[in-house]
Amino acid sequence: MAQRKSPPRRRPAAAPRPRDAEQTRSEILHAARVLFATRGYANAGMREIAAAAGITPALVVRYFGSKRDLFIAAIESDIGLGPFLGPDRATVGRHIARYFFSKPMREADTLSILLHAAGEPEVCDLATELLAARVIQPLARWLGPPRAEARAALLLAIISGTWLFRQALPMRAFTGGPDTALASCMAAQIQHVVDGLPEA
Amino acid sequence: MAQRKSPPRRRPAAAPRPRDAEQTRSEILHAARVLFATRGYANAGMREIAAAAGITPALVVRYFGSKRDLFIAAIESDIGLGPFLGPDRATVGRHIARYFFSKPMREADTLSILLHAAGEPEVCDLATELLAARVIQPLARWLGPPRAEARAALLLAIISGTWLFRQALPMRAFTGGPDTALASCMAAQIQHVVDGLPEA
DNA sequence: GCTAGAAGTCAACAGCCGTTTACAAAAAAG
DNA sequence: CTTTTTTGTAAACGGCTGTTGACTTCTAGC
Repeated sequence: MAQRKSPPRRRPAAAPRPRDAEQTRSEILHAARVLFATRGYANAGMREIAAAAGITPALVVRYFGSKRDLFIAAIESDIGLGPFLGPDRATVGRHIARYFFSKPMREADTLSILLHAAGEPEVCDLATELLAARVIQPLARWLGPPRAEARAALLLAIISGTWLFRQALPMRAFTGGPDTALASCMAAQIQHVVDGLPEA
Repeated sequence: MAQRKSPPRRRPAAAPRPRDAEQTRSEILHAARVLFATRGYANAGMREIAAAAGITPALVVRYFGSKRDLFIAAIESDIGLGPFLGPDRATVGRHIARYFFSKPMREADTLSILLHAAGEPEVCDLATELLAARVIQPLARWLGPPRAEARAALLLAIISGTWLFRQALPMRAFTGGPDTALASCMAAQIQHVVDGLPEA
């Protein structure tokens, strides 16, 4: 019905994918990030990733070597907490909370990928080291004394916990937008840690 | 070398497991809880669970029906936040923090099992509903206004985030005991939420 | 136009998965 | 003692996994 003339002997139907290696590579990476973030390492299959990128699983291997190497490439991207670590310390809580509650859920962000790596025997150590080096350390340096590392760890725990329940265990209490009570509570909470956290 | 007389024709070596159905069942359940908590649903195999319980995978199926039913049985146990929700609101933060930082890591607790269910297509909904019904709701009822549900969600996020990094992504900053700076920071943080959390 | 190599597809591999079936042995019932 | 039921094992099933090698097909260089 679509094509009338020209017997389609060697053209199955659709255009057979433009041969652009660079774009294909980035499409694979994007598909991998989406699936690693939503389903986790074990549940994201190579065939599934390849299908999402519109290609064949063999090609994924040719571009990235193995599933583990693909995962490594997928987390070689910034976590995104850096932009908040500026000189303005008074409103950073509100900014971070607004950022995380405005993000569309089920997005392919690095934090989700890393959180999903928990307990995966193949990639757990990778994720742990990356979080320590790229999040905890810069955050602690930015926070400064007292108890910089503990406060940085606590901040990461708050953000990760909230994000985990928004993304992967989507309970009703976490699914709202940036103007909900939870978002403002989270903002206050983060600000409280940034401001120094008086003794309990 | 061990046995001298009596040709061991029909006794391979060790005693062939005492036939106690009730104990076998509870051993399977314990092994399943340990492996679900440490490796997650997808990475905990039936053969692995059976081996940890000292039996055959077929027997696991006979006792519990399927892997999913085994998981359901494994989370049919209290989360353990209930004991803290008593009349003493002034020190609950310290008590919860001390409890979680005193627990041995890699223990087979229900919270770890549920957090590991994030993104698992087969059991994610189950875990979400259970956390909402057994944690968020009683916690919100105990906290009371203002913004009870948001504060309950935030508390769950703080505890879950900290516990996740202690158990499954064991970074150095989280691996200490109950007398570390992080534990006292967490106690202060929890107490701050319990006390009402002033506006940001 | 011809050729070399890049880009992509296809089918198959070995290995693991949850589950099932068939069977052995111990205990209990008669 | 014989029979039945319970408790356990052994082996296999189909299906899915990551990965491989042989094979097309398009494109760039001479």
